Amino acid sequence: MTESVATKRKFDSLQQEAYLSLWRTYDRLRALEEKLFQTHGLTAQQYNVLRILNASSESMPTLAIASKLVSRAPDITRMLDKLETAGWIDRVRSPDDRRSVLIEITAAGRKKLKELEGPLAEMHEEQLGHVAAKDLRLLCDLLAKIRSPHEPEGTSW
Amino acid sequence: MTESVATKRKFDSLQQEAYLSLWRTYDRLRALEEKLFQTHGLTAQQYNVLRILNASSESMPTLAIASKLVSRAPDITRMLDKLETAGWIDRVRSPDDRRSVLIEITAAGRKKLKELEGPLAEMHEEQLGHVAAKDLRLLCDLLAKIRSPHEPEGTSW
DNA sequence: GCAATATAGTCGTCTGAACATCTATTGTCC
DNA sequence: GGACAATAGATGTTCAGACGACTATATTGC
Repeated sequence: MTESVATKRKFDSLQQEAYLSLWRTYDRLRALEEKLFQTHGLTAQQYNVLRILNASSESMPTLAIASKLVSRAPDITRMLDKLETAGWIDRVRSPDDRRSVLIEITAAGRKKLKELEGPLAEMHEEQLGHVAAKDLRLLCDLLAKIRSPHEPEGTSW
Repeated sequence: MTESVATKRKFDSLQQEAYLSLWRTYDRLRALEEKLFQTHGLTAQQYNVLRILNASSESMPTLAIASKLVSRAPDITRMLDKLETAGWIDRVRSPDDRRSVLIEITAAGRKKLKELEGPLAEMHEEQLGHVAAKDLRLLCDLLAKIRSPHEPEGTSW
């Protein structure tokens, strides 16, 4: 009810409403995530780098990490600089291809991830605990359908 | 199928998958939006300011605009600076409350909005044209449910 | 009616995102 | 095998986002 009234008043089209709703919802949930990461001294993107490295059994070249990240990262180099300074990753020039730089997570990096596990689960509960699992599943499937034509070839998304 | 495999492999929980899917999808659609706005010399947030002012019949105080925006805007002042420089808005000190600054859209601002109408509709079609209306409706409702506990009191969202 | 407090907006400053350009190394193809 | 193109990443620069401190005005409570 209120929805459709609001729609008529505020949006030019259903597509616009969908996009702005997506943006708004992301923004609201992001605020919670950012607050958490801030207290632990890293950013969401930095956390995702560690998560990706941890999930991979081996070290990965710089740009391979960038392509797996949630959000584009043209400044991946400087992001890794910070992670390296914090001691959470190591950089090694690949012997096979001296252009590429292999990144691996350090013990300290794994420790940091471990430390974040609990708080992160709590934060996700705060973000989405009020939503039924079947709705979340539905949401994930809808979103996958929505973004599929916009994914680059051979992406892991 | 592939979904649930991916889930087991890549995410720690359904909630995390939902949040990261949301982020990823937003990021993909945003890239299209940004490209469009860039060619027209404004940002998505700036466009939304104009859209809000245009929808309102009267001028609005600065912070009222900020609270209606999709994404938080602590730097609303400087955003408005740019819109003013471009000639799309006017600022007037309120005679009733000299603390507040009333913003109104100019004729040039309305013209700019008009100019963007067509390209914007095309862009939304590219973003979401492949998704059925009922799925978009479903998405909007799901998203509203998801963000509702995270909205500030008395928000227009 | 005056001190204390709240509100509206501005400004300084720092960090992160975006983009173009640059260097080093590797691959290609004649 | 040497010129040329492609790839991996680093770097310079510019701009938006975030946060706190600050000024001006209004409201409240005594």
